[in-house]
Amino acid sequence: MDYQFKDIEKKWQAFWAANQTFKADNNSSKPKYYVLDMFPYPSGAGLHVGHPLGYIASDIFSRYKRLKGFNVLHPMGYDSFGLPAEQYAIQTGQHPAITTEANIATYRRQLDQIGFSFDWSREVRTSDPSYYKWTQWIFMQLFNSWYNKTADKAQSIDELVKHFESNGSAGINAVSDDDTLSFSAAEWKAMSFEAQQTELLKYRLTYLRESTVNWCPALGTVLANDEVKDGFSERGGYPVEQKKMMQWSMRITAYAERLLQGLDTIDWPEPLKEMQRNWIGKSVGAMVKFSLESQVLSPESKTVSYIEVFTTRVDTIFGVTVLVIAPEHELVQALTTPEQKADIDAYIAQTKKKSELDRMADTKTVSGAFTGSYVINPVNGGRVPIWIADYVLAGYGTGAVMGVPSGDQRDYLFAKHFNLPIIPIIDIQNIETEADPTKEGKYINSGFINGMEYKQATQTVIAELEKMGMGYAKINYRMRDAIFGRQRYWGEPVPVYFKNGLPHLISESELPLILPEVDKYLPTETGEPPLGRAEGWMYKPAAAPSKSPPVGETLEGAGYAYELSTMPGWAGSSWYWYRYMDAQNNDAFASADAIKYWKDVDLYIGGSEHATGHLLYSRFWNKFLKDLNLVVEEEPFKKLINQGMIQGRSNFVYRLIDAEGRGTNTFVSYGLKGQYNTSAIHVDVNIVENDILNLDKFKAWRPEFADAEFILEGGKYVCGVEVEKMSKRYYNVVNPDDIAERYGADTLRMYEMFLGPLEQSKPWNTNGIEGVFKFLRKFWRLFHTDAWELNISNAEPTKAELKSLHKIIRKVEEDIDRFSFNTSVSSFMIAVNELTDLKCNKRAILQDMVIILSPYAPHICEELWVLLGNAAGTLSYAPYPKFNPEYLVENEFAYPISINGKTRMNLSISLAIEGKEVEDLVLANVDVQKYLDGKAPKKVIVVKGRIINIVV
RNA sequence: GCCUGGGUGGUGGAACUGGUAGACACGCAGGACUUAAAAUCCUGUGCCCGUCAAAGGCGUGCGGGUUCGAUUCCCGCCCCAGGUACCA
Repeated sequence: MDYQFKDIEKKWQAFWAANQTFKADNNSSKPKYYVLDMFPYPSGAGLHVGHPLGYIASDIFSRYKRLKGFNVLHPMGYDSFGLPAEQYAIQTGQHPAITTEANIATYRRQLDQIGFSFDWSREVRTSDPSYYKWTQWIFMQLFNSWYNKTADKAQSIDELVKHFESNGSAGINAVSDDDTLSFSAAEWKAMSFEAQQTELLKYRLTYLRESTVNWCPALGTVLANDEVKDGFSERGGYPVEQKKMMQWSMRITAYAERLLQGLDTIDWPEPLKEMQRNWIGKSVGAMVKFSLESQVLSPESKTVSYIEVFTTRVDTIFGVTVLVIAPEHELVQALTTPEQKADIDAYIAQTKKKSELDRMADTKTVSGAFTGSYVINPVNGGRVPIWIADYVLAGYGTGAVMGVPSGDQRDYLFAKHFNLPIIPIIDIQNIETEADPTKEGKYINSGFINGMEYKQATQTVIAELEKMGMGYAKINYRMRDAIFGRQRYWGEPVPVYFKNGLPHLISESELPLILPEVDKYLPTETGEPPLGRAEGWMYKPAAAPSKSPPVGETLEGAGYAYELSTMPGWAGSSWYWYRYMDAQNNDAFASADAIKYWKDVDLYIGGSEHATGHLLYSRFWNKFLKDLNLVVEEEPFKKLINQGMIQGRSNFVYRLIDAEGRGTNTFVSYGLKGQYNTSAIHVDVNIVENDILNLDKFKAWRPEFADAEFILEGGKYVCGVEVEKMSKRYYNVVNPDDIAERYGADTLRMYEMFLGPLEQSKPWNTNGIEGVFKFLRKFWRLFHTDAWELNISNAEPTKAELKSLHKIIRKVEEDIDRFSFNTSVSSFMIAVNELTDLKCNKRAILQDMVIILSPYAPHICEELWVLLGNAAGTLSYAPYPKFNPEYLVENEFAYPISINGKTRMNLSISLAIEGKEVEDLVLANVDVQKYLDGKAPKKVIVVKGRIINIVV
């Protein structure tokens, strides 16, 4: 029979499902291998051809690893909480769970038809209560933990309480809020329960913090920075204001150093690691106190006698001629003298008018204002004026910088603009036209470090500052604690209720805290999140919760209010790879045995857009779980590959514009459009083939084109082409369903790989797909006669046949090891071309070919495997053929002969001889003599088995 | 600006440690089969100069360098993509 891909693919997909062919075992003598894809958000649009790219690569890898004798875990699931379903719910009233369910069904159908070897018995959905129960459980562990810097790990909050009870706050070295109290054991015990809880919240790894957020009253929600454009919401264009809110936060900063160090231990793409390094933003420097000339009162009426700055160049401290603080700095008003008040107020007003974006974009204009106050430079007693300027950010470091115009370009511009002194501090510094941040040379104008070099100077200054009590060495991180709450409906409820204004965990036995039903998916009239609409949704402790807090009092009214915000999108995806290890477990997020067996993800494939979100948060939660001894590895993803983006390839038709400037119903072919006045219109790429428009389909595409007329070139309508984002509105979305329908899953799989290197972004273009389809047919034909009857020979293979086979065995092994799937596809084509030329139909060759090709084109291979007489379903675990180099040994090589580096001819020479012998043989050749023109060569280079170069 | 990746035929791309640049595939051209078309098969196809050809010249973003030999290594520059941003 001819290659009937439709029947074959349906048959084997059903077979795999019915026989659970790819079910992974948590107990095996085989070595484990865990291949993970970044799970998708099930959007309403379904999959487009860009999605499966990574899935196909990981599936090939998984199937290959099975052939190589590994116990492979290759699961799939859905990150099913998210905004689009909620947005749809707001518009239509449809419950997001229903939309999500329908979308998942579409995804599943589309995934199934591509023939992935997922173990579906382990499917997870982050929006399923049996899953988010454990997301909530992990949140509770974070709430019950603090970071002990001395032990350099997270520990139970109970241990902190014990320490407070016996030693007070002395000896605690924790990552915490800045405003922790100092107290003795007795003072701690004397505190009220509420006071204790308030204090403990400053240590918990998840905690409430007042944060400034982009609040959009019209949408009733908080927006991310990139959802805000010029002070308005990107969607809808509603005004956005800065609002302070109590928000749940995650103390990810506690892990900053470990997150940074861990990068050196994992096999990830360098650009991705670099992004994380920049995000963490470690800088090594010092904190320095500059005493105020006269003390001031802070807004909280505390006496303030100094301003503290963070600097990475403490060695330049003798060059300080200005101290600049952020306009939002809390001491601005206190520091402003009456004479300067008008200036300062005007500047602050001007700063406020500028949007955050403007302020960041405009790095050229220098602006600022003088407060009228001064600080004293601790190293030389110099009087330094205090200015405000918007290039200093309130949110980084202390919101104040020491200005060193000679060494820092921004300070330099600032000083020039406002006529402040610029003091050179290094002998070789050149500060004629700009700052010179050099660390080379010897210090001048620098008191006790004069004559020193950088390293010594830095150490000396810090030592001196420490002696004076005016500074110390300090490491700063750019990374902030992560906000962990959204004022949204479709997310995990936070397992917290409030009593006397303090957050308390519900008890573990009450998990999962189910997302309640609401009448509308909008904020309440009073601006509470949607969960505020849930009727009667109050916490009523059923039994007395065993853990903190001890609840003894009677309930007031209906119960305690739950936390009304939900968890952010990244909550569920920060631990999901562990759930796959033991997806049905009701007693733990995964059993200790399962975690001990699978340990970590060996290969993770996904897009680089998750570099600083998902991939950083996942590493953070993993390290936390490791500290609690719940998991075994410090890093969750050993190796990571980024797949490139598939861009869309848009096609255009050119509508003729008539003399009055109106569009007509006539369309001009691409090559002729220069001769007419036309306007380009996107045309659905699915009715265009190789840039030739299908005229009938075009007429049927939209009613207004039914009577379209065409000006053709060579009898064809040629479309224009542009590469853009793949998007519905450009009509360039290619759905894998259409490809699978027309060519089959095996062709789709191989073509997506054939397109180019996995990591590279590329436009989707079906121009070459015929070649892949033809290849599969050609492969099928090797097993059949011209009349499509099965025809396999049991004869011994020839040397040439064995050579073809072993070439491909080795090639595919090498390619898969370096994730170069596109070159494998080419090599398969070469092998099949060779075997076709050899008219090879021998079982000894074809059977191994089937195994090698099966990870790429599993359906056709399963069918052929059975036609060869093997038991159905055994192919997936067949042993990968062993490469034998003997079959590739050559005894002759057609040497390219170069004269002065230019290849002129080929000469076949035995590989048994080398060096001088080869040289003599070549020089004796008549054709070579011709090039030598009677002269003796200056030099002859012979590289055995490679090349011969003659220098004349 | 900084960080990272990349620039090879009409197109997607190959060339793994410096050793025949353009594998494989698409497209295109010509041919076979066919009443015709589709499908299939065969041949050719980097560019320039040659009547097919032979022979020659030029060719991996640009300019230099190292080398017997450079897409590959070094220096300088241009362009494209992604990330990031007044981070003290």
